This record gives sequence, C-alpha cells and structure tokens, in this order.
Amino acid sequence: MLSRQFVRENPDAIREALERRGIDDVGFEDLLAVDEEWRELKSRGDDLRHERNQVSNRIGELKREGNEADAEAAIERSQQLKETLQEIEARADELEADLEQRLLELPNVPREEIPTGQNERDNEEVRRHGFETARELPADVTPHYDLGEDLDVLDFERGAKVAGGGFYFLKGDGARLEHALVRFMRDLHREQGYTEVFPPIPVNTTAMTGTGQLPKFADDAFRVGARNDQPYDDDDLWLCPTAEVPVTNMYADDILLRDDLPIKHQAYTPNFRREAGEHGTETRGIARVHQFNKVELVNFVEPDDSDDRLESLVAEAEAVLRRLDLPYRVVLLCDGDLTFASAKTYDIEVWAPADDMAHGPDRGGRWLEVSSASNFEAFQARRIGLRYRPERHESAEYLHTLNASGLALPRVLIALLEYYQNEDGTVTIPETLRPYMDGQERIEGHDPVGESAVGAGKRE
RNA sequence: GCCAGGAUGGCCGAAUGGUAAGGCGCACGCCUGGAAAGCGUGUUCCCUUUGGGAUUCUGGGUUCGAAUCCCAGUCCUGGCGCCA
Repeated sequence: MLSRQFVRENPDAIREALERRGIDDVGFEDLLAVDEEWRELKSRGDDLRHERNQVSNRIGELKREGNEADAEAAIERSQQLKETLQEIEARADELEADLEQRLLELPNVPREEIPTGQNERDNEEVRRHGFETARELPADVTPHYDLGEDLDVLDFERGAKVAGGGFYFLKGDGARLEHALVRFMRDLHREQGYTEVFPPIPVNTTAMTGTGQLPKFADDAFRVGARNDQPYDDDDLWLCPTAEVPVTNMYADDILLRDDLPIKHQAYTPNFRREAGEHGTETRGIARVHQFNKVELVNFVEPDDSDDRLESLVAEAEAVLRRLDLPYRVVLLCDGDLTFASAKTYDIEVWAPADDMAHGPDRGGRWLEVSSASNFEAFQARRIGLRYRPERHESAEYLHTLNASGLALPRVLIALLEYYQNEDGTVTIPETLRPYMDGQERIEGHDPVGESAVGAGKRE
C-alpha cells in the first residue's frame, strides 16, 4: 500500500506507474476524488466534535455545581449535535472504507531503473552461469515427466486419484531427493546467516492482505472450509501460497529496534496454488502444480539498505544452483511483468534441457523460473504495520521487506532429472547432494507396482 | 469444548459513568569544573497544524457523555475436559 500522503502529493508519479504496468482498471481518478471528499467531511465532523466535546465538558461542570437547569439546556444542545454528527460521520466512514479498499488495490510504484516493456519477453538478462562448463548430455534428453515415470520416482495418476489433477506423488529416490534438496538448501542458507522458522500453513485473511495476495488475487489461493467465491472476513483461513505470507506477517504491528535489523529468516513450507486460468500451459509434469515445496528467504531491513540487500539476496538464492552445478540465468523484470507488490524484481531461471520453448535458450531446452527476488520497499510494511525505531527517541517508521525463493523445489527437480540424466536413463546425483542421500551417486529407478505395469510390459 | 480471570502509550501501571494519574526508558534544555541527582519540555495516529479530531484488544449497543455498563468476537493466563 502506498501512503495517503504520497498518493495525494504525487498523483502524476502514480499515473505513470499504472501506465508502465499497463493497468487501467483501478479507477485512480475516482480514488483522488474520494479522498478529497472524505477530507472535506472529516474536517466538518471534527469541528462538530470539537463543539460537542466543549458542551459535554460544560455539562460535567454544571452537574458538579448543581446547576440542573443549565445542564439540561446543554444536554439538549448536545443531542442536536449528536444527530448532525451521526449523518456526517456515517458518510465519512463510508468514504474512508472506500478509500482504503481502493488503496489496497493500487500496485506499488516500479523503480526508475527497471526496463520498460509489456511482458516477460522484455525482461533484461543480467547474467548467465554454468553454460561454459556444462556437462555432456545424452543425444536425446528425456523430459522429466517421462523419465520420472520410467524410473518410478514420479506418479501423476495416483496423485490425481487422491487429490485431483495437478497433484503428484514423489516415490522412492524421488521422495528422498526432495528431502535431500530441502535439507541442503536450509543448511546453505543457515551458512548465509538465515534464522530458520517453521510457520503455520493456514494463514488468515489479514495476513494474505498484508503481503498483497488479497484482495485482488483471491482466485489463486486455496480457501479453507469454503469456496473462493463466497464472502470472507479477516479471520477466514487460506492455505499458505508461499511462506512469504506467514513469515512477513509474523512481526505485524510490532515495533522493531534498529539493532534487530537486518532480520533474515528462511522457511521451508509446502505451498498451495490454484493456478486459475493456467490450464493448458505447461500442464505436463511438475513445472506448474497445485502443491509444491519451497524454501523461502525473507528479509526485513532499514529503508536505506534495501537496494543493496536485493542484490545480495539474489546472490544468496543463486548459490543454491551454483552448488548444484546447474546452469541458469538471472533476469531483471520489466515494469510490465512486475508483480503487484514489488518495486523491483529479479528472476532466477534454471536451464531444463529437455523440451524446447519459444524464445528459449539458444542451445535448446527451456528456462524455468525457480526464484523471484523482490524489493517491496515499504509497500507490504505499510499494509502490515511493520515498523522499526531508527533511534530510541525517534518515532517509528516503516521498514523495507524483501524476499526470494531459495528455491522452489519441483523446477529444481526437473532440472536435475533432465540435466543430470545419462544415456542409460539413470540420473547422476550431484556431489553436493550425496551427503544428504547416504552417499548415493545415481538414481537407477524402481520397479513399478501393480497389474497396470504388467499390461504395459514393464513387469512380467 | 467448558468455567474463571485478564488486555490501557516503547515498557510498567492507576482511574468503576463526568472526559486517560504516576513511574520507567529515551531525547533535548536548565543546573554542574565534568558527571550523577534534581527540575523543565518532548516522546501514538489523522486532518485544511498558532488549531482541531481520534485513540484504553476488535466490532456493535446503551447514554448528553463510556477505559468504566451491555452484546459479539480475537488473543493471553489458570483450572477442567478431549486429543497424536
């Protein structure tokens, strides 16, 4: 959320920001009109209240003096004021609620320095890593969804059986690899100075609103105990769509000390997303699913430090891919591709060599976004009530929040299965992960279970 | 889930229907050779800032007037119950 003062004083900056993001449906001019009318009514209400306070005070004095007659007259005047006040304030409250709602739906202002563009094609590649020293790949790389089923480490049909499309089982070495990755990432981030938290998985409406998932993006979230199109209030629960939500909100309404900052938290959680409207894109495999694991990095910093912190945060997330020796690139998002709450975002995209994509890497395969590192500046902090006191005698001010995935598991798994696969259909486990898998060096697969495997000729 | 008690500024804490004491912390000033102590001022948010308004967990209600009375909710503490 932007501050009312900023909105009032810099309407042109906001018009430009909306233009850059390609947003024209938020009714910003109406917002300004509502604000103006609200302030007008607020001022009149304040004057009436001032008079009422004086009269009330007088009533107290008169009563103490025993002057009942004058007290009665004052009470009558007070009653009149009360009626007028109720009308004006009821209208002012409506306007303020409207104003608040409109402010909640206004996106953050993109940073000056980020590129201008329409969509992801206009993002700017910042750097690539790991391609010069890439390993020798099989002539035909098998996509992870086929290889995963061949090795019987991924099972989509049985996932759909128990939870529906978009859910899957990891089995045997697949499940072990998942846990190994989580433990490796957590260890790495602990070396980087992160304090680990394990948050609640259901989060309430207030928290979802604080980080910006609500009110605009309710369709993407899993509602607990009700359908998404039913009305909700502050206490209703949603399944964690990213650990950003519980972790960023954990200090809501707190005042932190300067000495507390920066705070660096990491959190492993499962994440749940409806991915509404995404059917038909990347439906095969585990690139886009309704439940996935992720290690999230969340930073709380002083405003002056957030620029530098964003650069370091990207490096901390990249370190995961470097240690796994997976080739990747970093892109700076253009204003048109920026998410709602962010002022500046870098994406980290790992190279998955099996399927070719349009506008993909020149050597084939596709880019998979495994992390999005964003500086939200005070946008989330203002919604959440997240402040710190710069000096002990100074008033509290909003701090800056940042976060990055470190990393999203399924897409890393895709890259591992495709990049580390061998001619014979086995998968080499990168050295970094072997300590987490009892020294195991390869995934050789398991025999499939059940009669269907016999019919398919995979078992006798 | 039931019963009882509770929630007041950065922190502690008083006020039980008449308009939020006091203390601590912190900052500045006075005082001092310097410091401590002492004294004074300041230390939430909003508005159109020589001023005004709001704010006693949240939302309703009663009243001319609510921290105070009533209703609903959230959280905390204690007791009972249930539970992996």
